[in-house]
Amino acid sequence: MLPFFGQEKVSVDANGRVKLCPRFLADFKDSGGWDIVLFSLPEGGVAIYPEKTFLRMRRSELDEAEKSGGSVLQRRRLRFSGAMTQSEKISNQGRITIPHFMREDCGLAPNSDVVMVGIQIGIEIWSSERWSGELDKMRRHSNEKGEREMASDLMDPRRE
Amino acid sequence: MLPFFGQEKVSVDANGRVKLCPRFLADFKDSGGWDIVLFSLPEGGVAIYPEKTFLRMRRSELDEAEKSGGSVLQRRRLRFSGAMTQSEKISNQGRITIPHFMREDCGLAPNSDVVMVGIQIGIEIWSSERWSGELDKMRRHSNEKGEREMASDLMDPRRE
DNA sequence: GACTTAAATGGAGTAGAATGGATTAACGAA
DNA sequence: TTCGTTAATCCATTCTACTCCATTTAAGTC
Repeated sequence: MLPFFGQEKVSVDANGRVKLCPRFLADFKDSGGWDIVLFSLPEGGVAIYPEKTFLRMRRSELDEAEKSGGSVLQRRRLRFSGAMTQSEKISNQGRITIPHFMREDCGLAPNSDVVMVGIQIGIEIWSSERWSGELDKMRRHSNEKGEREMASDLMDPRRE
Repeated sequence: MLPFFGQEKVSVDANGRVKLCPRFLADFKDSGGWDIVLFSLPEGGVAIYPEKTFLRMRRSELDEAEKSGGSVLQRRRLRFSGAMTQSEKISNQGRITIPHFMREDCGLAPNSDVVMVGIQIGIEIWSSERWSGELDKMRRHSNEKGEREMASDLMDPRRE
């Protein structure tokens, strides 16, 4: 079974928690357990990675930081990835509590409908409205790219 | 669990003290105890590091300074970081008193709302207004970068 | 040097929210 | 139809944040 694929509609409960569907729950279990990392995406959703995956992704960033703590640029990097990230644990009942600041940033209010999207290395949570916006954007981009590829193919008879 | 991540809204009490949220408190405990170092950042907030972390960051600077203590530049550096830095202790109730000059420099008035930001090696305290300014800056940058990536993907049919 | 006043510090109590668990209802499969 | 699994609601316990108060410390004045 391919891990972290597909979509699910779920809803945020009154206390700002979401319940994982059994499939994603199993995927997390296979990827190292209940320790996860949430990341507030600039494009509008929350990404959830297994902790192991996250650590692999940002290896070595820290060592550098402690050496050059005096640099403003280095501090900015630490500040922004630190601010947008939070580690969590999947509860015994398969629930994840979304941190307050992410609820606000990403429109994931209590009692609202959201979409869980498998992204192969983890999942993402989007508010329903923002998700359809994002889908539109990706479809338009993909169509546009297709058009351009066709046009470019016409221009160059030798290709392919 | 990863230490010093995420954001929290807190408020400065009438006497210029802030209370750490339980998460950050635990992070400090794990990083060596209640001894901390405050540093007034030139970009507008107050950084709080565990003492051990701070010492590690400053070690090289100190060694250098003791070798060339006669240099004017070196004295200036020491003077500046000395002036902007103060060591403190987290109280039994998890509170930190912000030194007067930092309150003024960073807009952290008594009874005002502030944000505590995890920066992976410690935390930072920002006044709410300044923090949202900083966030805006980052979001605009990130959006701009995203747009350019999409545009560049359209321009080059071979990519991906 | 002593007294008065102000400020800082440490602590406790309470209202509210978050957390974890349990129960019940609904859906799907055998 | 029945059993098993999943989802949603509800409740109780725990924890946390906020406010208020008491004690100590410092500073200024007579």
